[in-house]
Amino acid sequence: MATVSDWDPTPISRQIAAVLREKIKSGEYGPEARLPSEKDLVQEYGVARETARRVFRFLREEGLVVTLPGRGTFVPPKDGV
Amino acid sequence: MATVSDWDPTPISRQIAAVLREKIKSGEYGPEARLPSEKDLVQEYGVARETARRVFRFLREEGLVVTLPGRGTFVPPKDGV
DNA sequence: TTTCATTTGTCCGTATGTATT
DNA sequence: AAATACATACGGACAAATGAA
Repeated sequence: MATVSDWDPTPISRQIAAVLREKIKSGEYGPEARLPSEKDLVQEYGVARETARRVFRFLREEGLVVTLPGRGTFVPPKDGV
Repeated sequence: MATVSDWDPTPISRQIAAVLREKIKSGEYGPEARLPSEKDLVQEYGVARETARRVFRFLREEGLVVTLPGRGTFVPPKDGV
């Protein structure tokens, strides 16, 4: 199971992305679910907002999530809705 | 054909504006026709009034429509009436 | 004239992501 | 990394304009 550790040389943003990736793939968020906001990640992991943004950027590039300005970041539905 | 999708990263207000823009340009509303009210858009698309107002603001900026307080938003006539 | 419904105008606050410095 | 401004979106409240009953 992916975890976040200060002693892991892996960039924190990658570590957090790994955690969310697992939650998404395990179905913990389900389709169309909204993920934590950038602010949530900032508070939960004690990172900068930049770092939180990078996390979502990674997941977006994998097609795992979709970010909607002014709304949040979501797990997209299977096909086109 | 322009459509509105929750999963399109394009702002909803822009998406709805695109739909109305097509209807106007295709002549579906004809000159001097009244477009749906802000309230209509709110109900039809399930958006906030803020969003509906933004839609018309975009179309006004393009000169495609004219908004009259207390009356509605209209497709302007060809020449000055 | 008065009343009422409809419609747009304006302001408030909150939340979220974007972009720049 | 932090601050700032900006764009988008939702919800509520009240005002003003219009037109019909």
